[in-house]
Amino acid sequence: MQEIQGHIQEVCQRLFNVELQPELSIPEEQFGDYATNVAMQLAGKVGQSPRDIAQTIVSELSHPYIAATDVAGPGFINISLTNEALFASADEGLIETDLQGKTVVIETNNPNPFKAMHVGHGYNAIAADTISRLVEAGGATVHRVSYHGDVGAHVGKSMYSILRYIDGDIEKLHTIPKEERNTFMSRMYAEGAQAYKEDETAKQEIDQLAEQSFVLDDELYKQVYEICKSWSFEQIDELVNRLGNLPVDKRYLESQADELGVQIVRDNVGDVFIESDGALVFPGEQYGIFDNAFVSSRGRGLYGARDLGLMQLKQRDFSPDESIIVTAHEQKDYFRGVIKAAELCFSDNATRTVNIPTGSITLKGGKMSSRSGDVIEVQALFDQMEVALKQQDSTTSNEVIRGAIRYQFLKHRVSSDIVFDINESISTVGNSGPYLQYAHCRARSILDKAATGEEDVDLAIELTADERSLLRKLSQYQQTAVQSIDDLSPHIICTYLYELAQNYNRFYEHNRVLGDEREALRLSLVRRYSDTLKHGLELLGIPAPERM
RNA sequence: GCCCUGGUAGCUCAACUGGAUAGAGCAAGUGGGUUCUAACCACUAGGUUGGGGGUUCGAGUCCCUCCCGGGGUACCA
Repeated sequence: MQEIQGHIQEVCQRLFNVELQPELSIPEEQFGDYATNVAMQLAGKVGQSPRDIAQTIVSELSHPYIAATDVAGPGFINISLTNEALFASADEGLIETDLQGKTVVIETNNPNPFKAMHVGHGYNAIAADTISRLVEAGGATVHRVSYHGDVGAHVGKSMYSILRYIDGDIEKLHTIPKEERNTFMSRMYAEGAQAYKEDETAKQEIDQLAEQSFVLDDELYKQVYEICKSWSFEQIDELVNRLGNLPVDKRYLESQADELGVQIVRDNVGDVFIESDGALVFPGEQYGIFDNAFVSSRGRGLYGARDLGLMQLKQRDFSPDESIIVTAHEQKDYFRGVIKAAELCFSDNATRTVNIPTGSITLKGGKMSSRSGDVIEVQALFDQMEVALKQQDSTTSNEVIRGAIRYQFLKHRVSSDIVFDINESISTVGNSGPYLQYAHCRARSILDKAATGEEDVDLAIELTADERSLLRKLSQYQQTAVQSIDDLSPHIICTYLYELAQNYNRFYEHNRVLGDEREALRLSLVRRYSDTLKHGLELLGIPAPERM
């Protein structure tokens, strides 16, 4: 592709004495393998009609990879490649990206303990983990970390209900069976949140219990807190692992970042922060954002301070070139402020912090709100998926469940809001994870039955339309993956893999492989196909089982 | 009010960053079973890309202006 791009550039230069970067796009299959619009771009400068220019260019094009050319429509130049070129392109590995050699830290999950993990957290974890895989595939050294809010208001709400529930007897906690802990914690938080809203005396008590999460100076409080916190992390780890996320190198807690963050803010009062009503405030409005308190009037660190502390912890532990934080888009403006403040405070270190905002999730029937308890928990998603698979008499496997859920989230643009439909997310038909996994299995099955070893194929062989179409699609993988990595957009790979699998399934319906006189060639295509599909699925963290 | 976002088929989403006849899945309807896994395939139907202006060879995409959602707007994260 690059060769052809260069060739076109050189021809344009020679004919019209114009410097330009010819763009090669992939047109509909009927038009050819690549298309360029250089003739239309040149028309204004040269003063000829686009089609005439295109004709002139076409007559000068000559390259061993080009099998045919054609001028079409308003002046597109369509190019068809030789089979050798397609094969070569299909066999290419990933080319280097800008990420090569960089060190990148990325938060791949950050649900808070003392609350249940709902699909919003799940989406965030899946998106962030997949982005981390893309960054790694692009050549960076990646450190995955997590960050959790183990102090503050939400802890107070949960503790309020839990302390009432145990009523001074900590043994009551130990009688709760392991599998019920999640719903227990979830209920406790919901009750606390309710009380906070409706009952003024409860509100005051909760504020005080929240305060205690910072100091832990009450023995019973501390014991309960530690037990419930460890339960939460067991749950989080289990669910995140089940979603298919790669393990994190390090877990950070807000309680660790707090003190450090407050210190940073204090050290920069006057030049970066200002004091206002007793609080330490970042005057974001000066930078087109909004003013935000980083340290409260009571001297307690707020989330802004903690994020600054966290940045310094990451710097200390990994000295990354880049730090990526994936959050819901509600926090977009907030992070603009924190990042701006960090630039001003840490003028000497070179880490670039990037916030990638994800869209938010709404439920099909209405909004999702953790206050009203109107949420779908990740655990429930797994349970429903299992039921659905049993109902359709399918093999239930963690691999299929994981594939369905991950793909359902990843097929959308990261930034776009998602209307979450539980029935669609557990679907195994159409544009879904299981469709891709199944399309992989059908190919593997053929390869298993075939004689082992690489096929010896004459690349100059004439291809049928179906064979060529599949090969053409395969030849686009490498550039598609690079684009997905450059944009940190998993959905680009999803779309491609789905089209690839569709292409293969069509091929599969009409073309016998084993025992056919074209067996060697077709086997080599099937082999390339299944390897490509598997590679792509792995970039998404979706397993490619051999059988299902 | 101000700052971000978004509005594409009945529903959920794409559209290679300004290109050719706006594409998929689901839902609806019709076909396909002795053959390598039918979690599949083929076909039909479905659109004034929220409305209106503008920019140019060319607009879902860029600009202006209305209409309607969502989010943010210092001591929750």
